[in-house]
Amino acid sequence: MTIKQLSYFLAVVDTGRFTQAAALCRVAQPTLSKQIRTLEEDLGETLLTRGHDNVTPTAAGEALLPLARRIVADSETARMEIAELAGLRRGRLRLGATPSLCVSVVADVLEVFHGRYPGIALQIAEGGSQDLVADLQRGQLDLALVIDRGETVRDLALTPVLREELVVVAARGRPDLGEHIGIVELAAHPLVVNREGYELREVTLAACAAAGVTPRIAVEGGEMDAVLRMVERGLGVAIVPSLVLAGHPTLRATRLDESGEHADRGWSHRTISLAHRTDVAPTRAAQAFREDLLSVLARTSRTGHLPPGVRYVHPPTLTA
Amino acid sequence: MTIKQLSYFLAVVDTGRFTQAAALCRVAQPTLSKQIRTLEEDLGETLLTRGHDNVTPTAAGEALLPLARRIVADSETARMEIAELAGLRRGRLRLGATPSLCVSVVADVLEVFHGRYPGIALQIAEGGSQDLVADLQRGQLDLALVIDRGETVRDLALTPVLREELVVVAARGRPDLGEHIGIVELAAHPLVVNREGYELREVTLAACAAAGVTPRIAVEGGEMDAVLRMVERGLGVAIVPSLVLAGHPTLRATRLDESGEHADRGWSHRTISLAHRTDVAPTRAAQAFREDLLSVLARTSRTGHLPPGVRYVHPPTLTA
DNA sequence: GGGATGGCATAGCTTCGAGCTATGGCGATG
DNA sequence: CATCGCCATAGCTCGAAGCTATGCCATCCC
Repeated sequence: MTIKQLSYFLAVVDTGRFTQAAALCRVAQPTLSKQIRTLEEDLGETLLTRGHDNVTPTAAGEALLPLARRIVADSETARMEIAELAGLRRGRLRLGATPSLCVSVVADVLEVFHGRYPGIALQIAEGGSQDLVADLQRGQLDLALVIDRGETVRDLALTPVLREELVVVAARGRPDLGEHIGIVELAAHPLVVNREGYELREVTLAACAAAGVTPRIAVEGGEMDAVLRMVERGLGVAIVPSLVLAGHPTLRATRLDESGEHADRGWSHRTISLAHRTDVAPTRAAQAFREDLLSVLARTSRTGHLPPGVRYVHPPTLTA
Repeated sequence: MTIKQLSYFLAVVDTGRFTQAAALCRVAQPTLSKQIRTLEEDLGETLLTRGHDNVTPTAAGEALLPLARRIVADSETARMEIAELAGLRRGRLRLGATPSLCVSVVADVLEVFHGRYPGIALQIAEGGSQDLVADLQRGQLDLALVIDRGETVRDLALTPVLREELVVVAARGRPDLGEHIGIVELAAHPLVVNREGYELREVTLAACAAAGVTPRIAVEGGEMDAVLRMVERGLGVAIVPSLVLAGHPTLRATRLDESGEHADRGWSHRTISLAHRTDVAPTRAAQAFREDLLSVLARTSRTGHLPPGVRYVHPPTLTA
């Protein structure tokens, strides 16, 4: 008998459906079915009568119900009590992240974090890396996920966590750019670039300059979402992290050619690091978030659920 | 967080020692240490301060303590409640077994069974297989572990569970019988045999008769333990199941040669079966014991903790 | 009536972790 | 100073919890 099995059991009783219960517990339906069966075998009694369109507890199930509820509630209470002692019952976490991360990874992690520490108020600052770094240094953020160009930043410690790929996006209806495209050919198309403050903007312009081409800028300025919408309307193409493609099915990605170089080390890939100040001790909430972030990323990476073009960077303690 | 981890935690707090707690929980000490550590990582706080000669809970540990106690207690209560519904709270189990099994396998299973269903009164009948079969048929036993010679017995169903080997035992100081011995050479030594009612006695005498030799019987009669003691005192040698050797370090075993035959199929090996009546429905307690027996045997067999000379016979549903 | 749909069970596989043994470090103790 | 008791670490095995894919059986709807 495990607490997890009991919570699965409660979910089935409450929803009256294995399928819905599985969704509620965020596991696959066969997983939940098997766990319930294991619980039944452990206790030596069937707990649920499986009807074709409803599931109801048996007498043994009814007997188990109140105790299961109390056990599950107690386990959550225990977590809360300890969190409270650690200062995680009340508190605030100010997190900065780039737009590409906010819509994907950050949302997942925050869901876990908030489930664990519902009393922590969450403040998300979405913005370009340079802005986020400045906010960190001014003490307006506790943690930030920023682009790590390998430079040391005053008073900040950076821990690499993800490596993402930049791609060229174009609307689906537009002329096809093929599988790969070089920076020179790219200059033939009108470009949409972010406002200042985005690393992306600097990288794009620097790459053009390095290749000796002058980009034709169709639209300039705006946040990530705005850029994507303009690309969708066919105003031009843009260089964006492949992460943002999720949720934009009408966009088509083309990988960037960096001829003559190790593409993986060049400007078409970049490292996302978790940054925090070194001159002040991190809050307990920030520590907890960091742990949750790493464990969620490790898990997502293992199960192959990371978006295409993104790789998890194992923390040095694990790769060593 | 699992219930098991919490019970480990409680054991450590109550004993003040990891080592003692591990013994209490019947697990190895590193296993317990690691589980506690896992629990601490899960909760994000250390729960115990490890002193060199004492272990005390931290503030977080103190906070967890009452809830952990309640969770563990509730899980046991839940088991009890369901057992009560199933009629396993009060009741009686009358179990018969051969002496060789009583001192080994049966004790292990009964420990598990009694831990689960403390309200079931246990009555053990120790005796020869023929007596046990008769007791079963007369309704004086619910279950019995008997020797299965492959014959069908009226009103009884037999499920093979173990296959054990017969060996010749002699006192350590006596002349060495070597690694193997045939029945003819054996007849040169004075023999100690059980009283009537033991399959063992019949098998021994029948084997001698089949080989055309007349055994020299030094002592006749008595239960298994008495026979072993006489052998230990050097009164003679005896043919016994290898199971009974555990706990008698002064005895030396010699395997039996059955020349010209598949030894494994001959009289030097025998099958232990679980027997119950077919003309009356088994009690709920008997069903539960049967399940516990099979699972304990399967587990013991897997972990290689079966005594030498004994093999687990997989139930047909699992081998098929 | 016959497909479509929803719902649970089964099969086969992968991976994590709970268990073990063996060993190391480190105070306390004689 | 050597020994002992106690906990941690390392390395391993294997059970089981998770997944996907598929099957079976009802019900529902055309």
